[in-house]
Amino acid sequence: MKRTKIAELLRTEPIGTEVLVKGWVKAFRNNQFIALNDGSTPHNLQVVVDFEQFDAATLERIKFGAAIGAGGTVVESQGKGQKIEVKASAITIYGDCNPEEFPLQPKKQTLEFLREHAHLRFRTNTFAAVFRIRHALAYAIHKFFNDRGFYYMHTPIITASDAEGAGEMFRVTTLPLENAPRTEIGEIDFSQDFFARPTNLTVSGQLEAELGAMALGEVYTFGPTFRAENSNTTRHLAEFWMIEPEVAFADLGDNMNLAEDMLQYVIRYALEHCADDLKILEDRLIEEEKSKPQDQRSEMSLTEKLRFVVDNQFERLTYTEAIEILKNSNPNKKGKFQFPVEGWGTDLQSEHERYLVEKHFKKPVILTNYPAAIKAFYMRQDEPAEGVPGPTVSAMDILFPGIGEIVGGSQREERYDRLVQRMRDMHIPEKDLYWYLDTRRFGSCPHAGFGLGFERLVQFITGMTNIRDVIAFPRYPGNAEF
RNA sequence: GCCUCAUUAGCUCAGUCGGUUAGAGCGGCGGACUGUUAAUCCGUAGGUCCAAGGUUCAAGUCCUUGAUGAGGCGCCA
Repeated sequence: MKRTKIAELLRTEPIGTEVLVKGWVKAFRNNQFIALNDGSTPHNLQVVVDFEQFDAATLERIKFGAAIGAGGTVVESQGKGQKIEVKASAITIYGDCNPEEFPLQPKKQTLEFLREHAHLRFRTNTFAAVFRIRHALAYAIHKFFNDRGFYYMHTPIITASDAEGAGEMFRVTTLPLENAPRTEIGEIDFSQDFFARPTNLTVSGQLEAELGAMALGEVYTFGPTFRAENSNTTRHLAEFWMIEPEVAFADLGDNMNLAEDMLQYVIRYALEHCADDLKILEDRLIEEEKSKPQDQRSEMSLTEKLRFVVDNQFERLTYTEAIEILKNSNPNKKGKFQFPVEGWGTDLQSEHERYLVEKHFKKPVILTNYPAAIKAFYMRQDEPAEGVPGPTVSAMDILFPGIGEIVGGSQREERYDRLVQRMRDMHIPEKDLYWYLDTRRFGSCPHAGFGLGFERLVQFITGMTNIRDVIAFPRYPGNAEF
């Protein structure tokens, strides 16, 4: 008999038909009721067993975590917790699960404990929900861009360009660590390495995406990205997934519209397609907040928070305007900021971003036109503006509550001379990036793009506070388990 | 990298002022139970108190160092 997925059974409720279901035992109550889950839905199917029909040896093996198959008739449930159930006529044990050795228990377990057993944590309701939502979001992102005529572009994971300045990189080499070949002046001789030059894992596909956009018009990347920074926070990973659209003939305003549309689209998609999983995570958060003091509890539930982002326009303001707000803010006047806001030109600290997003505007914020001195070389230089003390670039950062920066982007500097001058000022070797500069020599055009940290998006939508809990096997300093 | 806090049973945690035999709930195991829903009821086992040094008549408790974890900061997405 063909196997039926539990999600389909619960949706179609085919009372009276014979079915075969397969999954893992979540509970076996009263020596009679099996709660079975196969991953297709957060809901369990109740399988009812009449002990007189089965030998004791089989029933003995129906333990929490065991993989079983059950054949039987779909009937209306007499119990209150579910509409239908399967009255079992046959049970197959596929895989036993010894409760004395199985690390998971049918009870609440901490995220920290589960993180140490990441190979098994998919089997908890929480992580199954997180990873189903993660999938849905990845799909929604592809759908969003595809429906708008964007091309999905695969940029290289191994790169030789180390001039982007996006962060510390992981070296990729086949040279022996001991006795690496040396040049005459004693440096490691990378001409003998696999690629005949130093190579690293990519920190961004943006520069390559720009090349694609100069012919395909609208492209995006969605792939793994690596940073060898020694970052120990709830928002950083050494290996994460990034989405980087790049659009020809677009300016900063178009870029902001695209980012805001995309974020609202995927959040709306999750609300519409992942309601059951979001409910599980929302209930989890409510439960967790009960142990917190009143003033630390969030004002909105998870789905309320998501609806709020979908229903409200993001607040847009310039860096210069943000500095004015922060300077005149209560916490700044009262000396509550660890880093007082004094003048124009320095980067905002996370406490300042949090104040703007969570206290002042109480919604997502897009900050634009940052001082040129604190931003990357490829960002387009603005014309001097009245009331702005120094040179700025057409950058934009989107700040989300609880997450901070979720998107960073800019209109790119398309003018060859201005770009070359900026690279010289910032000591970025032109010869390493001749291919990038070529786009500005041959048919250059205004264009813009941004980078979205996928895990930070998943964090926001699932409400998980630690980024290590929204990627299956997190990589961070001191940890590459599994 | 910096700062703060933590580490006691399989898990989550108590453990008073340094005092004699380290506790609970859940989970496990054994039993009962054919309409349960975090099932329930009865019984039961389970400990290198993170590690190494030190102070003391006496250390789970105090001190030093280290390991690991969590949170915050920096770097950013």
